[in-house]
Amino acid sequence: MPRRHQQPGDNALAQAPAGQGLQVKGRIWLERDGQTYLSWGRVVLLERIGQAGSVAAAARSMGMSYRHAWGLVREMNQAAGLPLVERRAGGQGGGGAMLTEAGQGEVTNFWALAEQFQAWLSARRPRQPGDALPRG
Amino acid sequence: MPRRHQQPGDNALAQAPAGQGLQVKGRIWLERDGQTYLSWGRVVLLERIGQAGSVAAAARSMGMSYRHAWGLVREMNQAAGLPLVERRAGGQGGGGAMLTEAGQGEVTNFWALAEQFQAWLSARRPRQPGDALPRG
DNA sequence: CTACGATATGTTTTACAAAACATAACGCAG
DNA sequence: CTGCGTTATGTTTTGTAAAACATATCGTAG
Repeated sequence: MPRRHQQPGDNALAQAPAGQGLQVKGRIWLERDGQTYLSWGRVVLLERIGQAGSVAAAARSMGMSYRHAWGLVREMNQAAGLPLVERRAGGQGGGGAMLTEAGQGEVTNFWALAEQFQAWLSARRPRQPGDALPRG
Repeated sequence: MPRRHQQPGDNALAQAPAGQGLQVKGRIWLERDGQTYLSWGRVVLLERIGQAGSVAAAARSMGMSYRHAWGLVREMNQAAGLPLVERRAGGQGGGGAMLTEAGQGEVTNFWALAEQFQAWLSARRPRQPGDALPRG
């Protein structure tokens, strides 16, 4: 698979109303002690883990390698300081994973933040290059 | 030089007040017809070209290869539809470059947007994982 | 006409993240 | 105790953007 991770338009955080070709884009994420904790892709992953009941299925559903998803889950759990995803290996169905209540909370919280950001972006209208500057 | 392009903290757009280790970060940029037009690094480059009087000196001053800076200037001029930077090869000092009025305007405009974004980010305070969700 | 320092590009190398590949271990069902 | 699909990792490959390298050209000064 060619490298296709976050292309424009994928990102719910990146859209803006487009003032004819020119648009303000942006992205937000949460960091914990300098390392990325939650971002758009990570939260989608969490969400799908919650839906699918396994990291493997969630990863498959979004064209992500299990190896990568696994690493992200690990990082997120660690950075959160408490598990957002609980996993078990073996057992019926081979095992699985589920979002904890804290994990669900983080998802909800992040989407709320994202929505606010989206609203903020939507309120901006980029000035065309060459247009007069606002007086100062 | 090792690859070090935009690390956390470099980016004037990325800071937030830090709710003890956990912080909201973000980045904004302008796109024109889907391609990046202005971003933090690009605007710094423009600014320094204005100060230094040449693309080469500006690039040097920020540890960027001339080759790369040249490409960025080219892209920005093209995407703007009018020159933000005017260059001349040869002549006294070997040549040089300067910001056009439009270029200066874009810089000013971008920093204004960045400042608004910074203010927006600063107003967010991330909820700690595990904290109760706002009721809903 | 030569030297200088810049612009202008083409070409090659490198660094790194993501992807791909490869196993091991787990634990219940049958 | 075997099979299954998952979690759990280590290892290798690959795709890509940036960096590095290499020239050619430009135009004024001397």
